[in-house]
Amino acid sequence: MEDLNSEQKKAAMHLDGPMLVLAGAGSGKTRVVTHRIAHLISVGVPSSEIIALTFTNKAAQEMRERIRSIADQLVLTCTFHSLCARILRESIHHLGFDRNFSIYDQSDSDQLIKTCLKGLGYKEDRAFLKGIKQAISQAKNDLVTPSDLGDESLTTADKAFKAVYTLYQQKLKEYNAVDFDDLLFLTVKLFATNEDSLKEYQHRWSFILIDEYQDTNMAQYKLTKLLGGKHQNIFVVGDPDQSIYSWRGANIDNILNFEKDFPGAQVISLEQNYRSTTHILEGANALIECNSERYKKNLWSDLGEGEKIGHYIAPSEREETHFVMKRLLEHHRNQNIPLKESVIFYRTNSQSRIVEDALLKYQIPYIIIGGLSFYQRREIKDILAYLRLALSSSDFLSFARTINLPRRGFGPTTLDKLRLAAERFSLPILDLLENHPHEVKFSKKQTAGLAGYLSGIRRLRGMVKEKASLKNILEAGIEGLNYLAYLKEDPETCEERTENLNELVSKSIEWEAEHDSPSLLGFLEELSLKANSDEKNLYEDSVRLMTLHNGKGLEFELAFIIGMEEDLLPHVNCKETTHELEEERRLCYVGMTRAKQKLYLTGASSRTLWGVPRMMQPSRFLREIPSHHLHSYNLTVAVEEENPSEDAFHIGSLVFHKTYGKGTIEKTYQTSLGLTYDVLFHEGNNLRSLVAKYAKFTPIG
DNA sequence: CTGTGATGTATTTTT
DNA sequence: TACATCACAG
Repeated sequence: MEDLNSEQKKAAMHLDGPMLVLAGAGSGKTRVVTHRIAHLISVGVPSSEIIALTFTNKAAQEMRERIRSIADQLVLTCTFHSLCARILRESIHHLGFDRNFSIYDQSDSDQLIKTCLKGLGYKEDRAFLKGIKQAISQAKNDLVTPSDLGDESLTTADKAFKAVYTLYQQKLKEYNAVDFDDLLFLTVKLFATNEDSLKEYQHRWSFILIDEYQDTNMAQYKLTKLLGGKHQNIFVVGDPDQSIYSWRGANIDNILNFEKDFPGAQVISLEQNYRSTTHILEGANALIECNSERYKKNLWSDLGEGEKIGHYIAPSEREETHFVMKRLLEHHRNQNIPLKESVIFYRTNSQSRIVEDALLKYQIPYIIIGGLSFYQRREIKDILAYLRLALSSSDFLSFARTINLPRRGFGPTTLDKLRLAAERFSLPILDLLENHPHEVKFSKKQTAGLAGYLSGIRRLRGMVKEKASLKNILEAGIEGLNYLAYLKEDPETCEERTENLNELVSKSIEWEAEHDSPSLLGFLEELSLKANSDEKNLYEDSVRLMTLHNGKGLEFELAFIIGMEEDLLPHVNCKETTHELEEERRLCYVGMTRAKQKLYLTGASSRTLWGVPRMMQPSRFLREIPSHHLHSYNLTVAVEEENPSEDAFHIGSLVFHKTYGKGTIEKTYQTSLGLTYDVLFHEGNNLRSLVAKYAKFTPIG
């Protein structure tokens, strides 16, 4: 407690009743939360009665560690989603589900929505699917069921939506599965309809702490109210300026209305920033002050002026990343900034590619945080789907995913037939196949394949019953599916995928060792909810690459935000309303406030998007930062274009081009995009102007 | 049912 | 660019 300032101390010493801590970026909110928990324990609150909810699994894990180190106690720290999964495993039978339900992730539920669309005779138009998907998610976040939508006065589009939503929910139930949004939705439903359950859980956790409260949605808010309804010991921490998930249903009003929702709530503001030097902090403050929908606050720091914010607009994205590499290496070598204390932020995942190219070229080690996760890889999802079937025989989606791996002759037609048959008998798909195998006619190949497939599942069931080790179960799953044979079909990827499966097996061994009563169910659950992070590399000294969204809650000595251009940041799809635009500004603010010592904001004036070069305008956010906080770099960086095609050709050279074929260089000259050639292609005497760095020529002769 | 190649269209952010 | 879907032939 000695190290806390007076406001932090006041928050950390708070005992009971609702409290809201408005914690600006870098104001030490995690310390406040952990210290408060330690304090509660020190005055005699049993650690089992405390629960801390975080936004990501990683944050949960970190907080758990910190609490353990200062209070020497284990406290339940988890995300809302995993809390709900835990509650539902215990109590979902009240809602008519089986406790062995599967948890469908985003791509699983995409798949299911697609089949629903098809089943209802809608075209599987991508935009339509996306719209429906979001609408369903939003409905669930707002606790709206299909029947709440009413019947009368619905537009055609609303009717379509209602039909899909209804069918989707029905399928989930049939398949004994829930999606991410259902975890929250069903838990609220459980508490709202079953008072005994509610009482039980209210009793279990009498102190609730919630981090990143500005990013909670309606369902999470309801859950908070229900769970804390009796004791009212709700302690929430957040910063409205860092609300960046409204597109996912987060409702900034939850934090703004906290005092109204929880009468008698105390409010504490933390305004001293312990992270950034003042050029960085004041630059960020100036930016966020451009938001109109905002509570004023004054974040300050006494860490000294520090360096100005570096600013560079490159001619192209290539030069932009080279600039980043140069600066990165300079800070690393001259100021001893460890690579792992350096981060490169971007708005969209697709931007990571060009950065990776540059890092590889400069041989700088890096880790991408977020992005395509290990558990979303095809081979991992395939095996996990097969294992799910050992626990739940209704999970048709997992059945459809795995029955034809490797090819067993089960195509779309057969799957449709099976689905209809299962519906007709109202039987779980596996029960149908086991008990009424003659309801559907199979070819010889299908019959043989199916027998092997089913016996594999029976074997898995037996192993689960006998509490075999996870490692053995996983290996039996891989074998039962004859999966390695399938992988061998593609020699290109076979090795890597096999390697990934081995890693999954090692992970299961670790997991088993870490848990008191390990079960396949628990293992699968954790993997479904854990979208991200290969934690194993986090101690490595390597540069971190991530989207701005992924940067929340982190800090780095050195930070770059690249792609500071109109239509990228702010993103082109987020410029329609002030609301969206202000969220983009908050996103930029979150990125800027991650930096402790040095921050760079970079952009490019031309960039290749979707394979087409395009001119870009500097982001308006750059103009909103007062120039005395900025240090602009001009073209001080020598551009090393190592593209061999550049100036490799002279007038008269013979070249080959992928699209146009053979040609002769007629003229070379400079344009705003760099070196340009006029080439006369032989076929059809076709004269074209091509920019050297985009056109790919190969020399002939 | 399966494999191939053509075609068209999209990249916002994630528990 | 790059991926997913579609049409078609075997």
